[in-house]
Amino acid sequence: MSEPSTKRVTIAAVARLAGVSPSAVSHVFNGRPNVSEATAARIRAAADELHWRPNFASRKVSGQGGRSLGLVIARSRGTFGRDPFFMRLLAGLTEPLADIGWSLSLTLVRAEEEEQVYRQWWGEQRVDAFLLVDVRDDDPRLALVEQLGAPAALLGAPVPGPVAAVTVRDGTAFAEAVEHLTGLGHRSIARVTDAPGLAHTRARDKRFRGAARDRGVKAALAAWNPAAADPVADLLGRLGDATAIIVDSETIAAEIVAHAPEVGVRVPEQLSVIAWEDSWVSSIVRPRLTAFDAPVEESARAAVALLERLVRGEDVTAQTVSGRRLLVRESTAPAPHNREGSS
Amino acid sequence: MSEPSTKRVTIAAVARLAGVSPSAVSHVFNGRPNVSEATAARIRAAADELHWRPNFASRKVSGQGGRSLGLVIARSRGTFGRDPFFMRLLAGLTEPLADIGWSLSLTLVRAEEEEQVYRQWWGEQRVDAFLLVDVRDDDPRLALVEQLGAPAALLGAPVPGPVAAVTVRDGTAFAEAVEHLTGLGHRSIARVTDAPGLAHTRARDKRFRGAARDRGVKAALAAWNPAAADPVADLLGRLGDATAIIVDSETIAAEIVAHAPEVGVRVPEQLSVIAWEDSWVSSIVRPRLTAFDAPVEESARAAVALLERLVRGEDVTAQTVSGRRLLVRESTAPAPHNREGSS
DNA sequence: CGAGCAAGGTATACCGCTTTACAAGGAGCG
DNA sequence: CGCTCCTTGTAAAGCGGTATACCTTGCTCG
Repeated sequence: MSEPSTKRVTIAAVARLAGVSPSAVSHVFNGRPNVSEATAARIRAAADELHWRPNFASRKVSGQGGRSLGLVIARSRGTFGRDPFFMRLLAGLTEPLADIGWSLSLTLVRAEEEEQVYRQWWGEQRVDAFLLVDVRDDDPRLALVEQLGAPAALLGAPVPGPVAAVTVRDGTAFAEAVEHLTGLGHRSIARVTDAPGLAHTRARDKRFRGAARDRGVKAALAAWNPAAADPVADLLGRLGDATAIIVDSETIAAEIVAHAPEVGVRVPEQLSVIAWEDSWVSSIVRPRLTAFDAPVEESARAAVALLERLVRGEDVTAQTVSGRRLLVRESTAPAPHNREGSS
Repeated sequence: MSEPSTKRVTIAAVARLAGVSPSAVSHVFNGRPNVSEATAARIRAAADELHWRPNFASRKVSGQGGRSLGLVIARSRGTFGRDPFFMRLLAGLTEPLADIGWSLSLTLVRAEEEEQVYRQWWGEQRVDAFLLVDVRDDDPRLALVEQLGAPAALLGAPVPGPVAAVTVRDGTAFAEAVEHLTGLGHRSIARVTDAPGLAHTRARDKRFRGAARDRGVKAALAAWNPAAADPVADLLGRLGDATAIIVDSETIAAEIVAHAPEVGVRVPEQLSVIAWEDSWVSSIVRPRLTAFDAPVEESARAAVALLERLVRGEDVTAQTVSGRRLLVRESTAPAPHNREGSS
């Protein structure tokens, strides 16, 4: 038990067993042509028998092979742990990565260590590409990966610049949401934003205002303040005459519908709520959340494909994946008459 | 942009800039004594200037350094994605790993590929140790890591055998739960189990029965059947005269309290519910779940420490971390009189 | 029947770093 | 003043592969 175990089997052992040179083994395992089918079979048999596989690190050192993707998330344990989006992302990343034989290296960091970790991982060649999530306004990572020369793709934010992005086609999402709400009689709608620095915020603001203007309804913005004693009460108190809200974060939407009754607001009778993201959480709260289902798994797959091509040196342009769908559940309902026009 | 970027800087470049041999640089970066403080400083300065860091893969090839932990999860995207436990685990793993410079390699697999992935990762030396979660009865992975000679630790299941384990000290947890419930007047309690094959199930069954016997209350077992048309209704229909349940999975507990009213059972008035795990989900459903808070982050830290020692060749014994605490919230209440003794 | 050539393998030089063995220059000392 | 010993460094041999250049054969073909 205390023994670090049996000597590890190397390519030389396989070669010996198959009665060939190490080069031959290497050739077979790299799909090179200079080996007859007969000996190739013998070599494969030998490798199987010894349970041998080319050493990941060695291949990396000698050029070819053994890639891995770095995912560095700058969030506290708390906000990471309670965002189902990340679970979907991880789950979605894992399969396409396995398909192309890449590893996934994951870490959580504090914001101030973030750059440091990118530099370190890249410098050590611990990873061969980065996936950037939670992209902020003027995100320093964009310049950083550029400077490092590291292949990178960002997820979920159509930021101008040289870094390729995978974005969800959601041009009409706000229009759809606003239409759904106006159809229910709502005339004043607020958008609730979570983390104000995130890069997608401004674009969404614009789309939201546009959609509201098109439909001739009032649009407002309300920031979620997690520092408040009772964040839900705090937010609801700042809503003015809005009878419906569209919430950037599913988690926050869930907290709102769960907690609203306790501060005297009935959902959906008095307030309709739409969540911008969807997961099983939306179905577990009551009322169930009307939400936009984003194609996270598809995005993940697209991002992996994109990075794989980048690493191979191809030139790659941004990718778009199919849009968000509005799943109407129980948290949206006809606007209350008594609130309309009040305030 | 299409250029794979600037030539990568190697140890030789640093050596040249500092006017020393590559060996000297290596010595400095591995804390070896044979270099004077003056030249060491010069070398470090040169390395900084070139942003050089020892190549992760190369260090791995030449023995020393560059370790990584493999976490292979045999779950479908769905059941992985909706179990907050994994988020806590990942979040908890990340920090201690960073502290010792290890990478975390994560993947999800289908059960039938599981062994294959362990073999592959180990064979390729892609990882240097495994963390085993979701340990099942007669789990083949125990023998497998033994056969491979791979350092491994399992989490959350006190399985006899040579593989070291990190377990949560919860000897008294069931006693605590049962005491809480009997204090509320419950005389018949059921334990709801999720995945029947998991290794901890039997041990928990035993503890549960023991705790119930000690308090003189009736103990029953009920298996959750996700295949049923309405799993919650199905489960509640099979509860007999039990007025309280202890649910292995927090997710299932959440589904139960959310859905029970819709099938005519009021929680906690008619049925008290305790969840065996805790996360933010317990606070977002109504009624909020009375739950056991497990020290997931501490377990993760202990597991990392244990694996690190194993990899260094030390002999390591099982570790226990501080116990579960019962967090009493809203899903437990006095037993209903009308159900008592019925059935 | 000998030149020409493709097919099938091997020898060898790396990749970037670690590590052991060894060398050069002082310092300590009888 | 000659000799040992220590300090500070370097040369060189790996680690486990990959990749290129090169060397055999056995044939084809004019």
